[in-house]
Amino acid sequence: MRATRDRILDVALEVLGRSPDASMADIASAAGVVRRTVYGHFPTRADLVRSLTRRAVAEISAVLAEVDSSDRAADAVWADFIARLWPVAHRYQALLALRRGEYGDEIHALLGPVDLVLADLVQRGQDSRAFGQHLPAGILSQLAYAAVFSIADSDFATDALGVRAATVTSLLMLGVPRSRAKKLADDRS
Amino acid sequence: MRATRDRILDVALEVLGRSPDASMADIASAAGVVRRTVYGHFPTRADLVRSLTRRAVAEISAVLAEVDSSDRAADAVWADFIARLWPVAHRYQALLALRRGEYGDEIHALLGPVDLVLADLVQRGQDSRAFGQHLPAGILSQLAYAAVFSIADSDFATDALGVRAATVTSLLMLGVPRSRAKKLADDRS
DNA sequence: AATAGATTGCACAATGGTGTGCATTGCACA
DNA sequence: TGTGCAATGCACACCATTGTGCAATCTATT
Repeated sequence: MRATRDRILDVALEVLGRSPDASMADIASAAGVVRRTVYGHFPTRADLVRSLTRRAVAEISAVLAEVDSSDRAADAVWADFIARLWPVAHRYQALLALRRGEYGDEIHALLGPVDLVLADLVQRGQDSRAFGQHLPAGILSQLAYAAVFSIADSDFATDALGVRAATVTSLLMLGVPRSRAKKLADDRS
Repeated sequence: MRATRDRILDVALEVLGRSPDASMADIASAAGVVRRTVYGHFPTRADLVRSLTRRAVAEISAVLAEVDSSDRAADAVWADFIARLWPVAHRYQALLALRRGEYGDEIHALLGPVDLVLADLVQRGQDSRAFGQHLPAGILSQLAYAAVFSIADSDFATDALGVRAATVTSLLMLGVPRSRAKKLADDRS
């Protein structure tokens, strides 16, 4: 059943988020299903992780596409992006840990296209002086992006404080002035 | 021999940094030693990680103690801290990954005291208006601190660019104005 | 040269995880 | 009521890893 497959994916995300080394048995039982069933849908642990990653990339890209438009101020676009990304980032927090160890390379490769779009957005922001030029766009975008996931990973991440922290912090990292960052963040909470 | 023990620790740090799931055998052979020897010094994998963590905490605390003095501007103290911390953070980047999975709780506990000192420093900075108040000191310090380790973890981390990125980025996160952050970072490269 | 301590080299038991095969059961749909 | 598909429940082989035991060897020191 398609529903089972999806439920396994959902639960796997959650379980792997808590402990990245969780076994297939752990995932199966958390999904209220038998281990053999998991292998029915995902022949291999690697397959499971791959599917997870693909879904994440799809969701993140969707958010990015919704929000990105070159005729708006880059810092506002970024703030929108983070605000809309937040629930997704929170869900896919597991990828942060999975990115290391074993499947790291594959995950990194799948995430590549997203990175490009982000770097481009940051570059536009730097060109228009909305963002600072203290660091190259490629690096800066990665740092700010990683920080969002890292915040999603923290304890206080559940509340509204999480979105706010993610938005304002990443904007500050991008070199947006304190007052402007605060305003942009406030507008979205 | 004490030298062997230290070498194992050094190598373990490096190996675990690259792949957090490395086996005792991997570590042993990377240290040019036989697996049995490793167990001679560290009865258990957990012991190895514990020793590693303790050493990290000791080094970080040392840097912190060297730099922290309440009669200097908090942002300057922070900049010094990061600049001196950099090589250490880079070495102990492995802890970032180890913090999850299995030994996470213990590592977190050992790191506790350091967190307190940091939170205090940030609090002082907020009181003196050097840092922003967009987030509580406890959270803010953790975010800025984590960002430094996350930067140490990135690819471009080796060059001088790494220190600079870590310093200026963490200062920006703390709400220090762009110009001031840049100046503080430049003074230390 | 003798001694003590560290390191080696194997062999071993125990554990826990992966992936597969296959017969059986349950369920929905026609 | 039958047909098909998904899920189950075992059993299995396989493998990597952990931690231990013990005798043999090396090495620095006296």
